Amino acid sequence: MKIKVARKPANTYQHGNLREALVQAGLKLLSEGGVEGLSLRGAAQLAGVSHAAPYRHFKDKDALVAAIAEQGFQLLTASMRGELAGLDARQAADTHERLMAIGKGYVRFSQEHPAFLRVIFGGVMAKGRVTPELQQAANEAYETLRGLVAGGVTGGALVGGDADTVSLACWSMVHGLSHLLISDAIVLPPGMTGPAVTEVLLRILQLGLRPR
Amino acid sequence: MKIKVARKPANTYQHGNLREALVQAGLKLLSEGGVEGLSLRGAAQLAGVSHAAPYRHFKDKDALVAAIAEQGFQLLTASMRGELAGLDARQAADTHERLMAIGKGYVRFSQEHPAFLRVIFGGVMAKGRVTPELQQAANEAYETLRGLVAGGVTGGALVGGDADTVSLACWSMVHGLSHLLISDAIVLPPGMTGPAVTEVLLRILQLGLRPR
DNA sequence: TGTACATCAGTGAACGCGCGTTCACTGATGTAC
DNA sequence: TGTACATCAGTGAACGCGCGTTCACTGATGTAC
Repeated sequence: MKIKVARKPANTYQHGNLREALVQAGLKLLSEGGVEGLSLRGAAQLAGVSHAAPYRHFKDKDALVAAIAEQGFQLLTASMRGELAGLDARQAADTHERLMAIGKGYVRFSQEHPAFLRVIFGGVMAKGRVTPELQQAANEAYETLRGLVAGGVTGGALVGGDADTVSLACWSMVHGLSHLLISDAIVLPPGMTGPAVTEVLLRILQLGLRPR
Repeated sequence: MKIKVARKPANTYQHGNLREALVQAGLKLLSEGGVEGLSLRGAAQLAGVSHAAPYRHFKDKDALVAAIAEQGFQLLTASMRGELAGLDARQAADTHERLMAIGKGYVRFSQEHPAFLRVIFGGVMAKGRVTPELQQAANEAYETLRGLVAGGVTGGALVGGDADTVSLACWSMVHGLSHLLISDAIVLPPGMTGPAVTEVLLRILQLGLRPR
């Protein structure tokens, strides 16, 4: 009789997947101390490892930041898709409802991971710091929006025009709101919550995008 | 016969208005090295003064940052008003044209001073770090938008609703676009420039804001 | 007008801090025989 | 199965750096008499 042996998780060596632990630690530092609170040494400490250990898994600090950003894009994509998955059949058939849904997913992600937005759009995507994995995660997030918009434009549900430009309009509205909400720069109108204000703004956008 | 004596500029003592020089130096550091490139010591060096000198004018680094942010809001307000001043009589009478103008002014400011946007919305407005002067400069910028929107809402040129919420919609669209444009995260659609894309997005917003 | 004094903007040495990065090492695991 | 060796993840000491901030000082300017 064959005994099924409980295997250790793959990629487990001494520490047991320190790479992933460092990314998680980086995330936590980011949530707690913002971009300035993120350091290689801090991540190592949080992972319970000496400060030199990360260099076995990341070439330098930029490489860790890239890995964190990659994770960030994946979470963002998941948040948008999660909102899409919550639509009923009637809503899911409507381009505008789907657009509203991914907009809400974007704002929700930003509220849940405020420091992430700062990392993702804070210069990680500049220069030669973009790893192929990071680029792909970013593309996937963007394609979630762009694919939907392109379908709406060719199908007649949205204003005509270049799909990238129309996508940029949606992205700008939702990104601007997200950034303002997490910035301490604004006070919500009395009686307004984040989701409520998101709803109103997305309706305005929706009207602007309806074909004439 | 009375001789008009050339007076030294007011507020000139030893260095000659070091306070203002430090703010200017801070701005320059910000443009060149981003938020992370801004330091008290760097600003002092750029102003040609020892690194301890700033403490005669600013309690600590936060106080310098607040002064820089104050200047930033003033530049932002000036940029929006500058665009308004460029309208002809017919345009100036139209709420939507005026809204377009201040939107363009906002985006133009962001493109000219990318690091500013990061400072202003990067946490300076949080906690007890806001000086009365900074608060006032921020209010003035916001009122430029809000006053216009409130007039449009009560006058019937814009959708009905709370003026703050409608203002937030405009702000979000334009702020999101600005932030994305300076983030290296997006590539403009082929053949598109910053001003061109701004125009398209503002038209979409305009349609969304028209009363039904 | 001339002298003595008070004011205070700017100096330069010094402090402690956390950071990124390197380096020779150690010790646990995997592999060849 | 048992032994010798290679691999390589993690260690801890050390480096140099720029930073914010303090402190006793200096010297130019303004003021009182």
